[in-house]
Amino acid sequence: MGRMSDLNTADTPGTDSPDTPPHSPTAAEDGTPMTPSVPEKPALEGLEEKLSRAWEQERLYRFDEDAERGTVYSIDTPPPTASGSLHVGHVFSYTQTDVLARFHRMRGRNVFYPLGWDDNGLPTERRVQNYYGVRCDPSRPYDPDYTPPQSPAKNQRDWDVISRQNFIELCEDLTVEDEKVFEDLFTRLGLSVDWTQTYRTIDDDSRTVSQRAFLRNVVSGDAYTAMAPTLWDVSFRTAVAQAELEAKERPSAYHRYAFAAAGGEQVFIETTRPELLPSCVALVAHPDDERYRHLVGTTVTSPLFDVEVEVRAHHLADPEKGSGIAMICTFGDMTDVTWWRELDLPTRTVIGRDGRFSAETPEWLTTESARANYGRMAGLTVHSAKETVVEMLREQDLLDGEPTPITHAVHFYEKGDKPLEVVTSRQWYIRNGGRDAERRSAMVERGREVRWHPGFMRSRYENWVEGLNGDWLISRQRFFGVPIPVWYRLDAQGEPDYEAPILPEESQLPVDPAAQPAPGFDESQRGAAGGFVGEMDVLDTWATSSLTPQIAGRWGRDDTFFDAVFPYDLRPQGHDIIRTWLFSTVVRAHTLHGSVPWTDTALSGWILDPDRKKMSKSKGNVVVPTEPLEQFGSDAVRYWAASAKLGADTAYEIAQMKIGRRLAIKLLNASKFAFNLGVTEEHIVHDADTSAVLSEPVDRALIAELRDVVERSTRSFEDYDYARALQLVESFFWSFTDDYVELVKERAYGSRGEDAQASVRAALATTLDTVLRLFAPVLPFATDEVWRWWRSGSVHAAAWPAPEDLGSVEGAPALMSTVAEALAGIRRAKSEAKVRQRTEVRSARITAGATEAGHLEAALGDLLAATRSHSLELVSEGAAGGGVVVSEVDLADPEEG
RNA sequence: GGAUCCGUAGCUCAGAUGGUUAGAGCGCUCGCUUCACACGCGAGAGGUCGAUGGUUCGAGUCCAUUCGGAUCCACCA
Repeated sequence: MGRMSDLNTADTPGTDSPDTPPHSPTAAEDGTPMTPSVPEKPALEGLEEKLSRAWEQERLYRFDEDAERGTVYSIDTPPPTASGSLHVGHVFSYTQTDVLARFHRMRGRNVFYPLGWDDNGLPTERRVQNYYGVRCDPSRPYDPDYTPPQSPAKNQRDWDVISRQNFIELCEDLTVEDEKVFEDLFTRLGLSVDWTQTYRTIDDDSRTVSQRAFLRNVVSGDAYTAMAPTLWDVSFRTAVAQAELEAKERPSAYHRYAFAAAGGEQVFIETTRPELLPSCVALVAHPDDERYRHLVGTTVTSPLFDVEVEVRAHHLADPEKGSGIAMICTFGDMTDVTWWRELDLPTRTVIGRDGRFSAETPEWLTTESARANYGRMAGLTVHSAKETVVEMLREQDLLDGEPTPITHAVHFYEKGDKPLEVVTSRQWYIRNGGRDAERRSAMVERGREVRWHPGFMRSRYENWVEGLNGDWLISRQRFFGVPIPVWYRLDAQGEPDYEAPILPEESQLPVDPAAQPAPGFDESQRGAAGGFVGEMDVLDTWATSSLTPQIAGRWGRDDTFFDAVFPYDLRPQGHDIIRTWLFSTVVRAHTLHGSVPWTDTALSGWILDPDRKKMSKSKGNVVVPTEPLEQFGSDAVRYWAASAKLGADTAYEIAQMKIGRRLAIKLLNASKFAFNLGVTEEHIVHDADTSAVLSEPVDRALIAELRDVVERSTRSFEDYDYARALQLVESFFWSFTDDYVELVKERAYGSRGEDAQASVRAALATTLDTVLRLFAPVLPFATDEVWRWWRSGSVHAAAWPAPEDLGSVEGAPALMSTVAEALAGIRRAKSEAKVRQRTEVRSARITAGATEAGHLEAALGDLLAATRSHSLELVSEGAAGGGVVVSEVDLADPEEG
């Protein structure tokens, strides 16, 4: 109730700036109400440009940095990938967030609505490389005077090789243009983002936050380094995390061949990866499997490679799969890793980080034929090695039958195009519950502290957390990204000590250990025995993205600021990245702050094309978002987005945008009509109960209904159900224009005297005032356009309407609908007679229940005028209920009308 | 295999805590220059709420089973 009303009285330069449109109201400096100034022909065209400029000038969406926590509503906005392409999905989900932001702003909250850019990661790395023709070598020293080539060299070998810092600077230069395109789109869309609160995930501040968080995690034991088998992408030559996996269906085949057991027994195994035979370390069968029980504890010898391996028992061995006994290799998949770990098996690595079989023949192959056989596959890719092994098995008649083709799921890195291998390497991890039940249940608990919109999305989170099979792998063997800020001491033999990494002081951040010496060392000691080496790996992008609340909130730079916004009120995002962005953010907040990062999260749905297929670039069905914005206007597109509930995958619907456009235009026209009837700001009724002006029952009924709409739409908004709120306001508004306005037109023209006219004006002014504010979050342009015709300031600085503002109007909420039924009855008679609605009615009978008849009686004057009736006979039949029946309509001759 | 969501008029969707003849918009049909709007206005037709059982005085709404669609996770022997 007026919590923000002081904001719209002063300091609004828009009204008298040079950009003021000709029809802008003439602001009265002394605060007296102004005469509405309405254009001849209201239109949506041009509103976006005009109003977004006004909002910027008026600094409407600036976050008040001195605000107290209690008044703040902070949003952990997703940073778009700067080098990514625009998609209607952006328009869709960002609008949904903006609608919520606008609601809370009008509710009096000081909204912190920043927007950052995600320019840290592979997409940017690739784009910068190709655009400039450069490559990053982190060991290069920084060259402050470096300028990239005019055009990239044709041959990649001729590309400039530059330091990480130089690479980061190029990235910052290049993404400026990309970001501009996004900013233009978002501005045009009417996002009420505070554009002074921006960041980039690769800038100094973000790197500092990312490194600080990492260091704190190291100190607390939440981050650690370990040598372990990890999933590895052979094209990108980096380790990848569980969250980045994608299972793809691939054709494959079971190959059946036998190991030789004692006494000449043949033990057949079936495998889709025969090429791993030289790395076999054991066979495994289920302990209860009768077929193999006698073999457990004995050894068998591998075909082709003559390696003696043990037969072991393990409950994970599935008697149903293949022959029921499996070959354990180093490493065919993560199950191999489990067996290797739990059965304490030897390591026999044959596949290198480049995805090829090692060129040297492994020392555990001892027989001459084994070494010869391996020689044929040395240096080959996995694919070729498989062909070679199968060939050799065939040549020596070791293959039992032909390979059986199957289709099975294979793990890929989501950005990669070759199956992942498992290689052993030293990596950094963050404890996320993947190896620790206590942490896991803590993470589930955190998930329950957050309110999910819609609620069922939480089960995806829990599903993911409960299915984790290892800690979060955060190191990447890439060149571009946030460096892992550690160094390692070299002992006298020049071997690094990974157990006690050298950490920088937080005040030194950001650091690049590849280019800067470790604290206490000199650059000349790099790589020397007794000296140090810098960590060369970078952090996974999610390790930085998981800190968007800390980055935008200036954690470590401005604690007062951070405390004012953290934990955030809202995390909006897509439901596809619950396992990555959402979960990792929860993990970081838990380890760094011992709290959830936000109290609520809103999950937007996907955009599907009209055939209900997911829109994606590869399918070529992506709609460029500027098209609908130009064609229908921003409010129309926003209406489409705001009509969809959170979490609901939604079709790209032009029809829905047309409806939104119609609504926005109607709002302009209906408002214009009211103002042309002499409605001004002065007519607004602030308490319908005590208002003597509001004398007509019909008018009071309208306000009573409006009050109900305010109440219910507010409740829906509080519950993050903006779609329902919109629907409530919209249906009220259409019945307002179609029935109420039609009903009171004549009275508004003054046909029934000044008091009756004043009552309409009060109802119209009050309704308009309220409805504009109710629509403002969804239709920011049309509503503010109208607002500026008759009020000072912006509707977006006005307070959200409260039911109390309208008083507790007693009376008949059903009156309006009863009258509308009677109105429709007469209209129907005219329609059926195929005459114009202006045709006069000599007489008609309206039958209704007692209560309804009373309502009609109260509205009779308006009803007569609106239907152009000479006389209406009201018949009360029954107590209440029952429909309103219009009969015996006697229409005048058309000539009379 | 585990989990989640969805299945309501030709289309896109609403239908809190189960309660009188199931709603909206679009589309369709018919009509109308009615002094805000033809980017308009009025009227009409159109649904046994995927199916089958059950709970209940009463179910689109709750339970079970089942069919269909979608998504997430797991699944490389």
